[in-house]
Amino acid sequence: MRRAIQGEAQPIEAGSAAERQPPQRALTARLRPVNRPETLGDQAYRSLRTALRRGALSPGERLTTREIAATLGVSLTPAREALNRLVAERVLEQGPDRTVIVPILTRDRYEELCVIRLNLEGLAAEIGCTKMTAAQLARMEALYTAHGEAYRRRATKDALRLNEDFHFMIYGAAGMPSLLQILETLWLQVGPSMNLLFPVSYDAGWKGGRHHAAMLEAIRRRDPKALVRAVQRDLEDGRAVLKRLLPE
Amino acid sequence: MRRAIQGEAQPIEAGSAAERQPPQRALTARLRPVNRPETLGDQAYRSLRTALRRGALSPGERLTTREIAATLGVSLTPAREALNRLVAERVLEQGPDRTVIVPILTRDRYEELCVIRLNLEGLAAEIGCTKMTAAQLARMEALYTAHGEAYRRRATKDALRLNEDFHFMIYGAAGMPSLLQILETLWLQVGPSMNLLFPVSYDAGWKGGRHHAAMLEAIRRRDPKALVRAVQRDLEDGRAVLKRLLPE
DNA sequence: AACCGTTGCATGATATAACACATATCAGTA
DNA sequence: TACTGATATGTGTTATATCATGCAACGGTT
Repeated sequence: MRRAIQGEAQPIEAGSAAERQPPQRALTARLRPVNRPETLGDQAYRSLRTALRRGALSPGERLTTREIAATLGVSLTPAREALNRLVAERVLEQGPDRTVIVPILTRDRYEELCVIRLNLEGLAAEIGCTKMTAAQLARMEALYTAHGEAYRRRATKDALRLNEDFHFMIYGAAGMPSLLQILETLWLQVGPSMNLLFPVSYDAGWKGGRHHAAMLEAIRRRDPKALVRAVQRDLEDGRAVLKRLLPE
Repeated sequence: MRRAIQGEAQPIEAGSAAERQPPQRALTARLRPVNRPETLGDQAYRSLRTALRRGALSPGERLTTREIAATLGVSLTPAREALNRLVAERVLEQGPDRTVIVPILTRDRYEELCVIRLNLEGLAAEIGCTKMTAAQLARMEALYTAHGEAYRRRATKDALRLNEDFHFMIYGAAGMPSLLQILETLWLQVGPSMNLLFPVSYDAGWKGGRHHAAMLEAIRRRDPKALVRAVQRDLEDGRAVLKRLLPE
């Protein structure tokens, strides 16, 4: 056996049992750290978050701690933690007498969010353009075709999801975690109403596809300014359509 | 008595007991809503927040739920809620095995925050410039002199506080609550290290006063572009000084 | 019929208990 | 002396109990 032979090849002064073992890489190279499960609170948070992104929760809907807890099969504590976190991010809202509700996006609020997004998404795009790898670009092209397909199939939920992935592939490439987190919560704040209104805005004629093509082209040419313009135009188009549909 | 005389002056057809009373304004105009105390969780949150702003908590310090709870005289639940909220805002940080620590601001992280702030504070200043009222401007001028005085007195904590108030008077005038909240958490993220390093950066010569004067002048002239420039110069000056002092 | 107070239920807020895990302390052994 | 293993302590996480509050249904009064 190789092991025994290797062992005998060791220097003679090795006397202890440990040193008779064949030489091996450090333990950390052979053992993977255990998979430490995330807390129930984090799971509840992510669960609510994806529900929000999918439009499973409608604006104005009231969320109670106990119902969330019962639905997710956990106690009040993790459910409450998740709700508090979402409220802190302004993704959910404190209603009267401390109830938590899915916010109803007003025109003013949407306008404010858009102004912030125009700046921040432009910033992220400008930086992301220079740092994007070839692999990321390839992934974006795949997302582009998938998005166009879902769009034509009128699979609005899929299209929304793919649109989000497409955008965040750019923003993520910037390598700015704080900025990315801000952008995620901003998107999440418009998400629920977006899901509700998208079928309408779809019929109103959305030119997202054209802008996405321009974005890809700008990235291929490594032209940050052009990318910023395309990203902002995309956002402004959506804004023009959605603004008329929002209340107040 | 005036009331009785007023009462007798009422039209005669008033017969019921209620109608014999003198005319009065609606109840809501005479009764203030009860002072509904904020929850212990919110109080704990604000308490930690002001401690952070004052530099009472040092970067790297470890915060335990039980110690916070004991210090504030509440149970674990509100203390935990406050910590979670601050972690969600990235004002505090998750250390190894879910401990909460005051983040140590690295150079890269500070750089990222500055880039975001240059954009967002510029945006807030541009809008705030056009919306600022005369009363707000007067308040800013008072803050300006108070800040300069604290600066000369080398009362660094006071100077920092007044500097913050001065800036946020502009940003608040923009009337964009979401943007304001983002800016507040961004400032809070640099706050602890700022408090630690400011005495040093003070000696290194800070030209904040000049920029503040330029800001005031720009507001008086209602010149948004000039205000944006002044705000960004101010931030860039601070960045140049602080960047060298940060680790990594 | 309209109004109003009462009662019971659901809910959020808080405290507390129970549990798993990590670190520190310390004694025992090579 | 250096290292190993056990124990104690502290901590985060989660569940549960308790309390005050808001709301809705109900029934009595005018």
